[in-house]
Amino acid sequence: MNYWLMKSEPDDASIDDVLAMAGQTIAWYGVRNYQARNFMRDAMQVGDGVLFYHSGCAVPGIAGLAEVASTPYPDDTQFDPKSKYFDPKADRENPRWMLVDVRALRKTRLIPLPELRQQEALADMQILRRGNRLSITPVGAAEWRHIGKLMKA
DNA sequence: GCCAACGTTGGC
DNA sequence: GCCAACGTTGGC
Repeated sequence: MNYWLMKSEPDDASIDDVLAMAGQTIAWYGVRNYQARNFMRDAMQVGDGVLFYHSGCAVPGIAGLAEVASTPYPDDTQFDPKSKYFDPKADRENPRWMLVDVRALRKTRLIPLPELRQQEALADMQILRRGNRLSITPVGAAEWRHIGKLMKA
Protein backbone atom coordinates (compact mmCIF):
# COMPACT_ATOMS: atom_id res chain seq x y z
CA MET A 1 0.00 0.00 0.00
CA ASN A 2 1.41 3.32 -1.12
CA TYR A 3 0.27 6.91 -0.83
CA TRP A 4 0.23 9.64 -3.47
CA LEU A 5 -0.57 13.28 -4.00
CA MET A 6 -2.27 14.08 -7.29
CA LYS A 7 -2.80 17.62 -8.59
CA SER A 8 -5.89 18.67 -10.43
CA GLU A 9 -7.03 22.09 -11.56
CA PRO A 10 -10.46 22.56 -9.97
CA ASP A 11 -11.62 24.43 -13.09
CA ASP A 12 -11.02 21.18 -14.91
CA ALA A 13 -11.90 18.56 -12.27
CA SER A 14 -12.41 19.52 -8.63
CA ILE A 15 -13.00 17.07 -5.79
CA ASP A 16 -16.69 18.05 -5.94
CA ASP A 17 -16.79 17.32 -9.67
CA VAL A 18 -15.33 13.85 -9.18
CA LEU A 19 -17.66 13.07 -6.27
CA ALA A 20 -20.53 13.89 -8.62
CA MET A 21 -19.32 11.51 -11.34
CA ALA A 22 -20.58 7.99 -11.88
CA GLY A 23 -18.90 5.78 -9.28
CA GLN A 24 -17.14 8.94 -7.99
CA THR A 25 -14.42 7.87 -10.40
CA ILE A 26 -12.38 9.70 -13.03
CA ALA A 27 -9.75 8.54 -15.52
CA TRP A 28 -6.69 10.62 -14.66
CA TYR A 29 -6.17 11.81 -18.24
CA GLY A 30 -3.76 14.42 -19.50
CA VAL A 31 -0.53 13.54 -17.67
CA ARG A 32 2.29 14.24 -20.14
CA ASN A 33 5.31 13.88 -17.93
CA TYR A 34 7.25 10.63 -17.89
CA GLN A 35 7.97 10.57 -14.18
CA ALA A 36 4.32 11.08 -13.33
CA ARG A 37 3.31 8.51 -15.93
CA ASN A 38 5.73 5.97 -14.50
CA PHE A 39 4.20 6.34 -11.05
CA MET A 40 0.80 5.45 -12.50
CA ARG A 41 2.10 2.75 -14.81
CA ASP A 42 4.64 1.04 -12.58
CA ALA A 43 4.04 1.85 -8.95
CA MET A 44 0.38 2.41 -8.21
CA GLN A 45 -1.83 -0.36 -6.89
CA VAL A 46 -5.58 -0.49 -6.61
CA GLY A 47 -6.48 0.81 -3.16
CA ASP A 48 -3.48 3.13 -2.75
CA GLY A 49 -4.37 6.32 -0.87
CA VAL A 50 -4.53 9.61 -2.78
CA LEU A 51 -4.45 13.18 -1.53
CA PHE A 52 -6.55 15.19 -3.98
CA TYR A 53 -4.78 18.52 -4.49
CA HIS A 54 -6.19 21.62 -6.10
CA SER A 55 -3.65 23.63 -8.13
CA GLY A 56 -3.80 26.64 -10.41
CA CYS A 57 -6.56 28.26 -8.39
CA ALA A 58 -7.08 31.02 -5.84
CA VAL A 59 -6.27 28.86 -2.79
CA PRO A 60 -4.14 25.87 -3.76
CA GLY A 61 -4.05 22.98 -1.29
CA ILE A 62 -5.27 19.54 -0.33
CA ALA A 63 -9.01 19.33 -0.85
CA GLY A 64 -10.00 15.70 -0.48
CA LEU A 65 -9.26 12.01 -0.11
CA ALA A 66 -9.31 9.52 -2.94
CA GLU A 67 -7.96 6.14 -3.90
CA VAL A 68 -6.45 4.40 -6.89
CA ALA A 69 -9.33 2.51 -8.49
CA SER A 70 -7.85 0.65 -11.47
CA THR A 71 -4.74 -0.89 -12.92
CA PRO A 72 -3.00 1.18 -15.61
CA TYR A 73 -4.40 1.50 -19.12
CA PRO A 74 -3.81 3.84 -22.10
CA ASP A 75 -4.95 7.46 -21.89
CA ASP A 76 -7.42 7.81 -24.77
CA THR A 77 -6.84 11.54 -25.19
CA GLN A 78 -3.39 10.84 -26.72
CA PHE A 79 -5.10 9.33 -29.80
CA ASP A 80 -7.63 12.14 -30.30
CA PRO A 81 -6.42 14.85 -32.72
CA LYS A 82 -9.05 17.19 -31.34
CA SER A 83 -7.81 16.84 -27.76
CA LYS A 84 -5.29 19.26 -26.34
CA TYR A 85 -3.56 16.18 -24.99
CA PHE A 86 -3.17 14.64 -28.46
CA ASP A 87 0.27 13.12 -29.03
CA PRO A 88 1.12 12.57 -32.71
CA LYS A 89 3.91 10.17 -31.73
CA ALA A 90 1.53 7.81 -29.94
CA ASP A 91 -0.68 5.21 -31.56
CA ARG A 92 -2.90 2.44 -30.30
CA GLU A 93 -0.29 -0.24 -30.98
CA ASN A 94 2.25 1.84 -29.12
CA PRO A 95 0.55 3.91 -26.44
CA ARG A 96 2.88 6.33 -24.76
CA TRP A 97 0.66 7.67 -21.98
CA MET A 98 -0.93 5.46 -19.36
CA LEU A 99 -3.33 6.41 -16.61
CA VAL A 100 -5.30 4.93 -13.72
CA ASP A 101 -8.82 5.57 -12.50
CA VAL A 102 -9.10 7.59 -9.30
CA ARG A 103 -12.10 7.30 -7.02
CA ALA A 104 -12.93 10.27 -4.80
CA LEU A 105 -13.79 9.20 -1.25
CA ARG A 106 -14.63 12.48 0.41
CA LYS A 107 -14.07 16.17 0.43
CA THR A 108 -12.02 17.38 3.38
CA ARG A 109 -11.24 20.70 4.95
CA LEU A 110 -9.12 22.64 2.48
CA ILE A 111 -5.52 22.57 3.72
CA PRO A 112 -3.76 25.47 1.97
CA LEU A 113 -0.13 25.34 0.88
CA PRO A 114 1.12 27.80 3.54
CA GLU A 115 -0.39 25.62 6.27
CA LEU A 116 1.36 22.57 4.85
CA ARG A 117 4.63 24.50 4.81
CA GLN A 118 4.25 25.31 8.51
CA GLN A 119 4.28 21.62 9.43
CA GLU A 120 7.64 20.41 10.59
CA ALA A 121 6.52 16.83 10.02
CA LEU A 122 6.03 17.63 6.33
CA ALA A 123 9.35 19.41 5.78
CA ASP A 124 10.51 16.77 3.28
CA MET A 125 7.30 16.47 1.31
CA GLN A 126 8.03 16.52 -2.39
CA ILE A 127 5.18 18.89 -3.19
CA LEU A 128 6.72 21.48 -0.86
CA ARG A 129 10.14 21.40 -2.46
CA ARG A 130 11.27 24.48 -4.28
CA GLY A 131 10.40 24.40 -7.96
CA ASN A 132 8.36 21.24 -7.74
CA ARG A 133 6.15 20.89 -10.80
CA LEU A 134 5.41 17.18 -10.79
CA SER A 135 1.67 16.55 -10.86
CA ILE A 136 1.92 13.17 -9.12
CA THR A 137 4.24 12.62 -6.16
CA PRO A 138 4.66 9.84 -3.61
CA VAL A 139 3.66 10.59 -0.02
CA GLY A 140 5.33 8.89 2.94
CA ALA A 141 3.27 6.92 5.47
CA ALA A 142 4.20 9.34 8.27
CA GLU A 143 3.27 12.31 6.06
CA TRP A 144 -0.04 10.62 5.21
CA ARG A 145 -0.85 10.13 8.89
CA HIS A 146 0.09 13.68 9.75
CA ILE A 147 -2.13 15.09 7.02
CA GLY A 148 -4.94 12.82 8.19
CA LYS A 149 -4.71 14.53 11.58
CA LEU A 150 -4.63 17.98 9.98
CA MET A 151 -7.85 17.19 8.14
CA LYS A 152 -9.63 16.60 11.43
CA ALA A 153 -8.16 19.68 13.10
C1' DG B 1 0.96 39.06 -15.74
C1' DC B 2 5.38 37.83 -13.79
C1' DC B 3 8.95 34.80 -12.87
C1' DA B 4 11.53 30.69 -11.13
C1' DA B 5 12.27 26.08 -12.06
C1' DC B 6 12.48 22.38 -14.76
C1' DG B 7 11.45 19.17 -18.88
C1' DT B 8 11.83 18.59 -23.78
C1' DT B 9 13.51 19.45 -28.31
C1' DG B 10 16.65 19.72 -31.88
C1' DG B 11 21.01 21.28 -33.99
C1' DC B 12 25.61 20.10 -33.96
C1' DG C 1 25.93 13.21 -26.00
C1' DC C 2 25.97 18.20 -25.13
C1' DC C 3 23.57 22.29 -24.45
C1' DA C 4 20.93 26.43 -25.83
C1' DA C 5 16.36 27.61 -26.81
C1' DC C 6 11.90 27.04 -25.92
C1' DG C 7 7.59 25.58 -23.58
C1' DT C 8 5.04 24.51 -19.42
C1' DT C 9 3.85 24.54 -14.60
C1' DG C 10 2.17 26.83 -10.85
C1' DG C 11 2.50 30.06 -6.98
C1' DC C 12 2.13 34.74 -6.15
